[in-house]
Amino acid sequence: MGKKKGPKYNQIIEAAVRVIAKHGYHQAQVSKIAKEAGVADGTIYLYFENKEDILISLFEEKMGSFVETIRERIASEKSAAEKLLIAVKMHFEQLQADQNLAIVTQLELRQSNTELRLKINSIFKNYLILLDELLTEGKEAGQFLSDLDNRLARQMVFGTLDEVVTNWVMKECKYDLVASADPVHRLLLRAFRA
Amino acid sequence: MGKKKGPKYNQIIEAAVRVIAKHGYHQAQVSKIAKEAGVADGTIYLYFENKEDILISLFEEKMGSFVETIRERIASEKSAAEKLLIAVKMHFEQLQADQNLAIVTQLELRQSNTELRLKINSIFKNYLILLDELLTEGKEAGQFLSDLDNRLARQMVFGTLDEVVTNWVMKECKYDLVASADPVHRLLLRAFRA
Amino acid sequence: MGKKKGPKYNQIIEAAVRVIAKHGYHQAQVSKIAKEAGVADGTIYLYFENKEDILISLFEEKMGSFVETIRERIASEKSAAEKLLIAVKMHFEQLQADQNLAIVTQLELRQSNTELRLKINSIFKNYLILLDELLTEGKEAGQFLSDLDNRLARQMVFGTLDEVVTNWVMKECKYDLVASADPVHRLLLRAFRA
Amino acid sequence: MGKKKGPKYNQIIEAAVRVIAKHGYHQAQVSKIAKEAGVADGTIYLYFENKEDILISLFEEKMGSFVETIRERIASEKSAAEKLLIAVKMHFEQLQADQNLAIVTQLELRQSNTELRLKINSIFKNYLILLDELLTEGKEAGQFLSDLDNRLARQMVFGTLDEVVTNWVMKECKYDLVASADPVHRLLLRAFRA
DNA sequence: GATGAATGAGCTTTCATTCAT
DNA sequence: GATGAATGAAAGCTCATTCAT
Repeated sequence: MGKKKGPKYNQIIEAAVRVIAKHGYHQAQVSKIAKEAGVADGTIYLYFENKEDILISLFEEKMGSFVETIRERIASEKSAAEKLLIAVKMHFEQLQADQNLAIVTQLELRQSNTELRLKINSIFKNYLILLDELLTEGKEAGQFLSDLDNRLARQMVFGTLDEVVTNWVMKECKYDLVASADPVHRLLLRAFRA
Repeated sequence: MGKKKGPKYNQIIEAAVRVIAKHGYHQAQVSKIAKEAGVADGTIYLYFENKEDILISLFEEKMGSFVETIRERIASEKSAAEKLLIAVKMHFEQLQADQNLAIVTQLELRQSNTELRLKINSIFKNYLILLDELLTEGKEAGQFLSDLDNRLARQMVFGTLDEVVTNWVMKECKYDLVASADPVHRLLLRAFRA
Repeated sequence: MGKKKGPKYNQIIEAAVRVIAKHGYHQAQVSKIAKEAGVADGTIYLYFENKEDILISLFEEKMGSFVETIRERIASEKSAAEKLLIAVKMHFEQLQADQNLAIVTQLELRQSNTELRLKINSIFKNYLILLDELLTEGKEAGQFLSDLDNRLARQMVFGTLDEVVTNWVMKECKYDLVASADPVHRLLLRAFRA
Repeated sequence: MGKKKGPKYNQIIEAAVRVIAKHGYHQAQVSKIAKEAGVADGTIYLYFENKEDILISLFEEKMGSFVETIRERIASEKSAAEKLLIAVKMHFEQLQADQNLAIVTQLELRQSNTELRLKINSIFKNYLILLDELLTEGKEAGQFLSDLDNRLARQMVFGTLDEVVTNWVMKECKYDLVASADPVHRLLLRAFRA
């Protein structure tokens, strides 16, 4: 069970994103996802352990690379300030690129509990580590305040970005999210700069 | 229906906070809340329209005064910067003072359906207005950057405070939250200061 | 939960006997039992933990007194042989008196597994104890063979009675079961008699 | 369909016995039997009509010869009493020789639905005929009571043997079942003897 | 003949809400 | 006003069976 291959696996995950984005987390029944995916209810269980496994897999597949993509992309940047800019930009870009996914991850999936929330947190943990490294690098380079509290700074970055994105989603993704990257980056930088 | 009076109204809300904090949002059945409140299941419906109304009312009662208290207290402060400090401090103080409530508002109620969360957000609208006024005042006084984007700044303040509090709750309220007020305020101020 | 009182409790058990006797164990859905009992599906769960609890309770209520009734009735008999006659007769009488129940206990309930079968066995254990005492008494009184193996004799009595009843049920209770008590008793007595 | 040939037919039946003995009737899914037999799920249906047909065939194959073996072996015995002894002994021997099969026929298959159990009973009909003949022969030879009721005597023999074997299986086949043949035979003979 | 991926009907249990007392 | 017994809709998951390859 749970053999993660074949086109059906992806079909089902894509269907889940669409159904959750359209009908909401609590109205995303297995049968609705199956119908949207064009498979029988039982087929779901050939590819996923249970309903929660669909959601966890969705998150892993869709967000698993989220942080890694940012990490790889900022590696070539020279200063912590420039890395932060790229990170903010990519954060917004990735979510703006798939608005259904943004709805699902910013609003709907947060209604889940148990294992899924843990999974979400564990993926975000990598994000926090990345931010930590970035902040430390900035401090060591004398770019950022030497007495900056990493934990608070991290919470400021993540809290700000999350809040900006969530507001954008709640405003039905009507405006350009990426356009906020620069001003947000400027604000954060002013806060951190030595 | 929905007659908001009598001691039972408050009994039920207090019971709901305790039950949700203890058992979690998804295990907070109406019957459990009724039992904790010492009333019959049916009595709940003499004071509330339905289960969602309990949660909305809980939020209104508990957080409604939250913003007002802050507003009144900062009225006497002279500068926007000082007002911001007080706001941050009071935000943390009020949540640290009632940790059950903090668990409920920061973690549990966010598992509720999207509709409820929209109503929760509308309650926070007053908070956003307060922050708006504060930011504008700072800009007019030349204390804050004149080209500060109020929306982004607001999201930075709210996002940061929310993230700081949520992390504190997830760490089981083990450390002193109010102690973070000063450093958080310093960070925010650096970002906004002209 | 599982408050065993009120007329509904018995209504549901009686309905379960009728439904199982008529439709068989595997076609006795909770909803069918509820309908037959004239209550809503959910009402079942005010009186019983779960479906299995209905069946266990059915067995306890209906068969719990089975052995005790026999024990009380044979207490006044003088010889082991007479006690055996009464036991056989009452065994048959009690099952003939409620033919639906006989169908349920002889055929349908044996299709169950897990806890219910353990319960059935534990109730039968009392029967085995009663037979043991009866056999020992007969041996001590010199009426039964002194070298009679209690275990085998017990298995002969129980196996014979059970087989006779099961055959009667499978023949749709068409003939008089109690009429077999005397000849069965005579056969058993010949086997045991000193 | 249901072409009963090829080595796979037997493979599947043997697999079914092992799976049912190990996992129990309710955990013996077709896919589990197929896996144990080393064939694909679909292959099962080239050899059997449906799942019930596997179980009936299992019973026919395994128990069909059961009675014939006894019949052939007792043909050479002279008296009904001696024939009965041999029958009892062989009944026990055959089941003790294949304990998995004993578990399946004495315990697990009895959890099957009533319909399957009726078919199982029809397979035992030959056994009943054999016992009938044996009893009649004993009566005609003046060895058994002339007024012995064949039906009851048959039920006593079958019920006793079945109960003895079932108890042995439930005690996990720990003791020597065949050792009970003699004392059981002695008991039965005393009951029937003229 | 053999495969095994796909099917989809079917059922127990929970819990917000009602309403007769 | 207060009660709490009764309601009944709703949904995740299993598994015997099929059929295209």
